[in-house]
Amino acid sequence: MGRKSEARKKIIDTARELFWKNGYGATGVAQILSHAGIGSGSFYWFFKSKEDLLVAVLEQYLELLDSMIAAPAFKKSTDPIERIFLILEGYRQILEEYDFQLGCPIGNIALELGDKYENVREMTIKNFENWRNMIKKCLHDASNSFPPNTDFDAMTVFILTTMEGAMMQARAHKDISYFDDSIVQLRVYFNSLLTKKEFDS
Amino acid sequence: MGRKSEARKKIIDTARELFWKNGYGATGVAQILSHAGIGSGSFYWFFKSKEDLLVAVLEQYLELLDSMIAAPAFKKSTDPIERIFLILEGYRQILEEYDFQLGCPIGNIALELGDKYENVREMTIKNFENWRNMIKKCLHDASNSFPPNTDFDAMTVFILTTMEGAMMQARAHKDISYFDDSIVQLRVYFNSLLTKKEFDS
DNA sequence: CATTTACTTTATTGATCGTTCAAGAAAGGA
DNA sequence: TCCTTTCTTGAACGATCAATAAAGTAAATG
Repeated sequence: MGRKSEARKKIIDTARELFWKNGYGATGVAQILSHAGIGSGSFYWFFKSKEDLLVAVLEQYLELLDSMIAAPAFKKSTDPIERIFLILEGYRQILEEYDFQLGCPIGNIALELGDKYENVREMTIKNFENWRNMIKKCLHDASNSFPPNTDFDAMTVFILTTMEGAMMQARAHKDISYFDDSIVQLRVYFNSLLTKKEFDS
Repeated sequence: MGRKSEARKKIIDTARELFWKNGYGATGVAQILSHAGIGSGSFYWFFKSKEDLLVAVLEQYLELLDSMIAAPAFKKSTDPIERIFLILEGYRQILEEYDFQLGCPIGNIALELGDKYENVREMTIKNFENWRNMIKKCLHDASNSFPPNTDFDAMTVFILTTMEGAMMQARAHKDISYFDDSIVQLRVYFNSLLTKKEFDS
């Protein structure tokens, strides 16, 4: 590899791809290295363990959220509520584009590893927080469309809940309608709050 | 083991427990057998592979749903909508009782294995269908509390979506409030439909 | 009693797991 | 030029993986 450590990045990128598609446990270090064209000696120069690599992958996801998820959605609309549903549509596209082989990479790790490694769990929490902050900003921008007593934190949790549950079912059934049905019901939930505001004001 | 195959059941029970707590991939056949006190020769007499065992475990979950999930909830109330939320409370108890180490066993498998084994995917689908049928019956019993155009199938999917997403987040954070927040929002969703009915009638 | 069927026991297979190690190559600074 | 730092190479390690083979036991069947 090149003289200023493209190798480390190459390993992370390859691992991210394979962890996402096949899971952490099912992806061997040897498999990552053969895909990346790098020897095991180099790997353990950059990372002290496979677990350490997973943490690096999860750190990268923190940085990727804006460019890969938020920016594409925000470009399509300026309306804060519409932006939320455009973000969800981005995940819908992932399901369809990769024929339901890919879900939410964070959710996958969260369920697979649980609390087996504390530093991994910390990173999944940070990723969830990062995601929810993205949503919370949108809700804040639309805060005067909602009743004054609205619990925006709980709402944000509920949106992530819907996304994760919707992706899980669509993936299991290999049928996008399970995703779409869930999102439609989330719209129902939203609309009930928005119209309630109209009554009050 | 005894003369009429308690061994097979012992293996399934042990595997169910370990798969649930540690996942399918992270649970070794040898680990299952040492917990069950059974040799590998016996194992491969009853099952042709580890994958085959997983299918048997998922078959058992189909039978266990009534006695472990539905019955305890239905005993506490006869109101169909309250029963739905009592079922969700049952999962809440699992989270707390086992200190967030256990989630939804079907959801775990669905995300871990994806579509790696077709017969496993078929069984997870059957389990999801089984679960949704339990909910759908409740909704049917309360059908005249909802507006006439209500999409009960989509509603049912949405309830499972909420359960899965809520458990995932609570488990990742080791904090029950993520579960509770999601359920409260599901109540908001329900109430908006129920009150809408009142307006219409 | 003889034979078959049902199941157990344990040793062992080859593959793959994550990880280590000793040796060296390439570049920079002195 | 020589030394140091940075990174690469590839073989090897012991452990564990799912799965098999072969021999043996016990009950049922005829």
